[in-house]
Amino acid sequence: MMQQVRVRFAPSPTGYLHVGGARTALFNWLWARHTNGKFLLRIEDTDQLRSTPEAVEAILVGMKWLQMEPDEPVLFQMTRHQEHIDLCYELLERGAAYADFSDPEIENQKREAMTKAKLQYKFDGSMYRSIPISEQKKRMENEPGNFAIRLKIPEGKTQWNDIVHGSIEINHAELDDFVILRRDGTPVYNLAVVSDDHFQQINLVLRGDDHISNTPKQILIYQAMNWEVPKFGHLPMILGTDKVKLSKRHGATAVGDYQKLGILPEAMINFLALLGWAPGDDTEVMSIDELINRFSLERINAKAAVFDLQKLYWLNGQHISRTPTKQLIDKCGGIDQIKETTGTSELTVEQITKSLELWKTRVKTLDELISYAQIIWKDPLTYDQEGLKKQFQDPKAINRCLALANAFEKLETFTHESTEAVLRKLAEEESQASGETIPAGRYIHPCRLMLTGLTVGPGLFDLVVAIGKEAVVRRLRKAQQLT
RNA sequence: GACCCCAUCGUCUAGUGGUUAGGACUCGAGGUUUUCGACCUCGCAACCGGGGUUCGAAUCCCCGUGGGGUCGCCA
Repeated sequence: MMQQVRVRFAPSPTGYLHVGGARTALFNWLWARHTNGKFLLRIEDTDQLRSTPEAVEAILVGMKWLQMEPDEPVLFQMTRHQEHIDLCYELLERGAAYADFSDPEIENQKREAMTKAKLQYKFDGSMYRSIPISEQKKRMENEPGNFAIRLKIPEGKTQWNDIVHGSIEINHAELDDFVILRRDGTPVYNLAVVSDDHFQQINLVLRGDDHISNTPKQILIYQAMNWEVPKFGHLPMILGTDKVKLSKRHGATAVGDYQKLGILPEAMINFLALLGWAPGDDTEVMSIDELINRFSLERINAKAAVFDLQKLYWLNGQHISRTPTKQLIDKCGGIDQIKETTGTSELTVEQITKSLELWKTRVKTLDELISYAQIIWKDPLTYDQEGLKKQFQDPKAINRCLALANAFEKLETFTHESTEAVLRKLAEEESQASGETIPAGRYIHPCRLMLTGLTVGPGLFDLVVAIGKEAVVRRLRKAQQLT
């Protein structure tokens, strides 16, 4: 019987939920869901200076938007502050750590000097490492606040089988006896992480590549405590188009930005999942359930991936077309929200639904969907200049629009069929009267332009019905002003 | 600089010793005579370089090169 998977996402609340962080969270979440395990959220707020409640909120909101809710209460790292401190002393008690009374100022100077001289700085703890514990404790009592605690790095090397990279081996000669408890009595990140991961019984740590160098240090703490070492997997970075780690200057990096841009959470998830993972066949557009089903650790890529906005938009368009219109309305904030932002309080739910229905297969974002749907509800203020030139080059186009307006006005039943019949009849009559063939397009294109101001869009007769007789007639008659 | 990680079309990727190196985004060309940024069809475009191993290498090994990450009493 395999033990239940327990994974976590552990961001520090110092900004917004970054897409890189979201991707890390997603992989953990997908794996937990896939294996029926537990996904936990831990807020690493030990940096009191940089941590803010707003950032905590932003992370929570972002996670919720992406539907990645933790299975257990959120753990704030600071609440285990005392346990972290206790762990440092326990390590000291066990002889795995020692008190360092050296002057940090002097050590800093040494380091700076050596880096300047292009030499490798390493803390030399030889004068403290082997002092008997009882003596160390005596001196600690006598000189409170004058020591830090460092982990004693043993001889040898540390090796682990990384879930994504395979075997990684670090020689201990590369490590120095790192501080676990500062002189001000506060524990350091690498120690707190181990303490909390052990406390939360995390058995798989999936995190960013940038933590590879922390891993041997953390494993050494587990080993010193005789704790079971979790599995580790290090996810590659997400890069900007210039192949440099994605950052603010590449544009939107907070998941909230994409929400504002009209991206669907399921599209964002789908996109993020495809950044560093692929199902193995040619499937690309996947629902969340499908993703959960197919996700596997073995197929995670080791190579950093470039964040390609184009593909996100394409995927978003795919998801929008597949989402039932009713749900799309909810995603836009509901009917009332839509009415308010577009100033169309008089519309019925059916009218709104119908309009979105017509546009949803040809837009890339929710914002686009609303602004195109609006064209149905409101008379156009501007007209596509190129289109105007092309469609109204023939002066007869104006008359065609007016004739169409008159014919539509007389219709009792205003449907796709009836309007199409009327239009085609007009084209035919004109053909006979003039002796040349007038294709229906000569009516259709100018008509579309007058109705929507655009040269693109859904089929004309669907549009005509959605706009409604009265508005159609009114918009068509504006062709008079084109002369 | 040291250590670690990475390397297939511009981008996301499939490929685990024998493939015309496949798909997707983008881009281009056609088609759809009701348009289009939608849809359909087609097309452009890649194994970083050099050595091995092997009958045979994108795939395995080594060396380069390039990119990235980490070197804090930050997280």
